[in-house]
Amino acid sequence: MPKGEVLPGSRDAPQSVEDFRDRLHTLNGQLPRRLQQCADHVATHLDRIALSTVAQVAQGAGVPPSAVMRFCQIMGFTGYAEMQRLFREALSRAAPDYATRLANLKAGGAGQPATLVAEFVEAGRQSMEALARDLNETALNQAVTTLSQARTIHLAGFRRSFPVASYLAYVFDKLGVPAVLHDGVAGLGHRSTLQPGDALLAITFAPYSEETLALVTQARDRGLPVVALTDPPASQLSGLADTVLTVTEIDFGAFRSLSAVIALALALAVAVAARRET
Amino acid sequence: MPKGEVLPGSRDAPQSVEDFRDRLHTLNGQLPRRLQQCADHVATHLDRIALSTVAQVAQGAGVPPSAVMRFCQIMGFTGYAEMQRLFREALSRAAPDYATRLANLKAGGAGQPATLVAEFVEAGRQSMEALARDLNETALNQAVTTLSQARTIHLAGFRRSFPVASYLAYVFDKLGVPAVLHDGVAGLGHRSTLQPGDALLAITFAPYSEETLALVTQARDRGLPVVALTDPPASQLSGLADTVLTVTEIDFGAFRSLSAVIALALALAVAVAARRET
DNA sequence: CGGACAATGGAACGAATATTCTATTTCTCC
DNA sequence: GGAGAAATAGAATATTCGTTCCATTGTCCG
Repeated sequence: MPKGEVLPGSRDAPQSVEDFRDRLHTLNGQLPRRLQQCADHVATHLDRIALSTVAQVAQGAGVPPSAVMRFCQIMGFTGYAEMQRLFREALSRAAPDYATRLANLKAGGAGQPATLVAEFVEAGRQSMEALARDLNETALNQAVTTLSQARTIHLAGFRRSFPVASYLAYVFDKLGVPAVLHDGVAGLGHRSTLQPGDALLAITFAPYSEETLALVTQARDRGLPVVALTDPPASQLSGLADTVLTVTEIDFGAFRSLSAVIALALALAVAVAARRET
Repeated sequence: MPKGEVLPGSRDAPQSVEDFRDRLHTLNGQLPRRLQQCADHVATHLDRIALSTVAQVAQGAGVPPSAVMRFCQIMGFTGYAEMQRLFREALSRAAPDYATRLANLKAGGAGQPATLVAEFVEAGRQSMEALARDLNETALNQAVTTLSQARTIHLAGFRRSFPVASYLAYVFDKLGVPAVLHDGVAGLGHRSTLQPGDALLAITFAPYSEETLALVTQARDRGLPVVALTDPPASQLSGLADTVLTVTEIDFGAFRSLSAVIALALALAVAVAARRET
């Protein structure tokens, strides 16, 4: 080893995945070529470490195995085994016996209520993961900016989207953000309340309801900004809305949960409220 | 190998975790002592196989390693390695790079919209897992029975629970199940519609809203069965409702998502509709 | 241009772990 | 109760994989 230098894997190994990420970030940019390749590959495939061999990681990063070993030592571990242990522990803590329990529920037989719960839980979980994976941060930030500048936020959502709209109305009310829920109780409702300085938040999924499209068009005609919360093939809306946030909701059978949409809507509401206060 | 017998790990290895469970179920009861011990242990700790060594599984089951090997062959695999591969693949498919993405989002900094999404997604996922883990199957089955026998289902849910109630109204409508949403639009609403043969499904969380409690009391006075969908410390309701379904919703900061409640509600609705049709 | 040092790749080594083999015990059926 | 077969445990073996070492290449500075 080098003469007076700090020897690589001495005592400062990351104790958690968080630590690991921090260290990775610190080292970024000041590493030799092969080590940097390792860092890049590991950063984008953190989850694979727990289950991969040195050879597999090396191949993924396009480097020889020995380079991966040096990378582990730079990161503060004595070797690959110690690094892997960190990720394995994180992985087993993440899924204690949830998977087993789900399988047990599902094993009850098709049509059993408990089996249905398991299926919907699974679909919901997948939707959440898809949301985290595919989130368009740019669009989200833009939506927050638009809505936080609005005098009043108009909420449009009917049929399947109505629960989301009504939940947003509740949350905005709690947070002291002026919002109007267009529920269509008495026919075509509050259209005349769309005033300059307001913004419209439309929640809608294919097939898009006429009421929502009508509101969107009207808001557009009056020059109000429109934020749409919708599903990916947002063809019709992409031309009408200023900002489009898409959510992929996995469905089980003919039924779709709302887990991901609600999570996104809630985050949006809180972010808007926070932005307005500053 | 044996003379004319079917050699153990020939061709019929389970191709999925589902297959594996089926096989385990088939074999149950007709195995020699040590193999049965392996089967029992594996069945209750399915998730550990992906990350454990033969020796660890053996210790967990209280058998020598060679017994585990024989178990693997009985299950149709050539050995432990092949069996482990099945579970590792399942595990890595379950969490592609979701964890990485989440961490990236969170790293954006507190208050950032994307960070909020990550937090709510995480809270939602935990809620889902809690639901799967703690689900009371007996209560669920009882709720399905009660509701499926009702002439009309009355839905009560206000404030934070209103989105759930309105979603249920939408789903029941889609499924052709007679249901009335008590939305309180015009004051105290449809109380008089509580008729003999009906049932009440109340969705409510602490602090319980007066409207919901009033409806529950009224339904009880008229002798109608009441199903409550609520959070664990359901002290007030446990005396009033016939069936209590509890859901633990993890909250982030002062905010609670509805992911788990909606998943449970949806499953309940579908199960009720299925039961009615048979 | 050349010396020194860091970085690299591949091969050799060693530890951990799956797998097989066989002597012994246990069970079963006549 | 005994003969045969099945099951079992522990040791021996094979394999996989992490780790180390060293010769070679590349890079920076005098």
